[in-house]
Amino acid sequence: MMSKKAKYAINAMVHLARKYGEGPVLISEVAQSESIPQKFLEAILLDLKHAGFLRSKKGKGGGYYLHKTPDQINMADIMRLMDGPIALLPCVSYKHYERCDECADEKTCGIRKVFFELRNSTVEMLKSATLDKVIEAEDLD
Amino acid sequence: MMSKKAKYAINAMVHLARKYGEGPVLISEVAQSESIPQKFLEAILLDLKHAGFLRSKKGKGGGYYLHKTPDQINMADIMRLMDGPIALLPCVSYKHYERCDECADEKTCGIRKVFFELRNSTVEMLKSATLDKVIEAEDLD
DNA sequence: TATTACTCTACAATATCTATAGAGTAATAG
DNA sequence: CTATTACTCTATAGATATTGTAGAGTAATA
Repeated sequence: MMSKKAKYAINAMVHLARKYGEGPVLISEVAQSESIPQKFLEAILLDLKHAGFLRSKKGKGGGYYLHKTPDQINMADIMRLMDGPIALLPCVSYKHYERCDECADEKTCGIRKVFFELRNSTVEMLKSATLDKVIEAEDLD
Repeated sequence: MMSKKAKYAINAMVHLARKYGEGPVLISEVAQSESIPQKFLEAILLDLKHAGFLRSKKGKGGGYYLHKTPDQINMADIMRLMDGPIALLPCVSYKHYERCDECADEKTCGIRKVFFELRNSTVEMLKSATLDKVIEAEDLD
């Protein structure tokens, strides 16, 4: 299961993607619409901003808005930022690689092969799920 | 990432699958070979036994052994038992389903669709990774 | 019947997750 | 200019999960 933080981040990003091009959106609006504790959301939005996905505008009429177009941000990006590796085992993670103590030879480890393939397939699916595609999918029943 | 408990469980089960048909295997042997703290392993093996994957024999010459054939036990079984749902969101979990607070209509939720498909694809891959297939894969470089 | 080895309960030290509080800073409108 | 609005940052804290340990007890076997 992903953390609530990651789920909140996805909800917030989809919300901002729906309002893409309409200027800054208030934190309070996102928090209310998406049922996210406001203070928690503030921290999440900051992370997303620091990662380059969002920009913010201060003062009256301020708020957060997407820094990239909705087709340039995907679920893998957001999840990695919030929860870390998508891989289920450290030995098949690209960014957070770590060797297994008990593993004599990685090249012939049957377990590793399974979770390596799974990681690749998962990342592929999550990368193809961009914000615009997620919103598009909302139309269909 | 899966928990260490789940990884330990998989390592232990693969170990026992390699010795399938050779009678009970000592906990201490599994613990040493797979670098698992013995007391922790005992709890894991008990869980696997209660779930029907293993049987044990007490007394001298005792130990644990597979209750099913290696092709009848897969990674999804083990991971579900140790870490719970494979789904990344509660709203796409079969066994541990839970509705999202912020979601107006599940049928049209774009996020849910993404993670529903991901869950299905993941479960399929993990189910096809049976203990015998994992061991088979060890031979190939 | 002694030995071996599994079984169970309780506990504890981290670590992570979720959420809140509050002070501070920057930009904007008027 | 200045009050207002809204973002920014640090600290904290309770709850929960993870990882691992201790030790007493029970059952089966040679």
